[in-house]
Amino acid sequence: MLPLNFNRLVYSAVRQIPRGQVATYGQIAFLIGFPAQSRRVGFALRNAPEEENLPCHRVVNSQGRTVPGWFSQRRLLIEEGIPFRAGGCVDLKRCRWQFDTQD
DNA sequence: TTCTTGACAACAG
DNA sequence: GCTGTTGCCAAGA
Repeated sequence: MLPLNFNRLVYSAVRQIPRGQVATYGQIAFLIGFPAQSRRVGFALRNAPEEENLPCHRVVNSQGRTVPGWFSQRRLLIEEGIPFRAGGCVDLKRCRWQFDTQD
């Protein structure tokens, strides 16, 4: 069972994403201690209130794709300096948030 | 209680 | 590079 503050953990992690970088749902889930809860992360962000000041636009899926139906996200990322590739996916290879030893 | 769904991830072709 | 399938886990109908 997930703790009631699961969402809060997600918010905490997302808020720590540095400007100019992006994180995947899996990364967030792993960071807060629930590597298998990547889907919960997406659900939490969907419910995330704007008052939390969450840079949820910096969160993309493992393929570097943006949220379906949320076109503003792409523009927001571009304004932050996130390089986009043709097709509308972010260049994860260069912008992935490296909060820990990556490789 | 069972079945379906989801802002996903990993793997195969 | 992209699409399709499978697995994960909790919420909702």
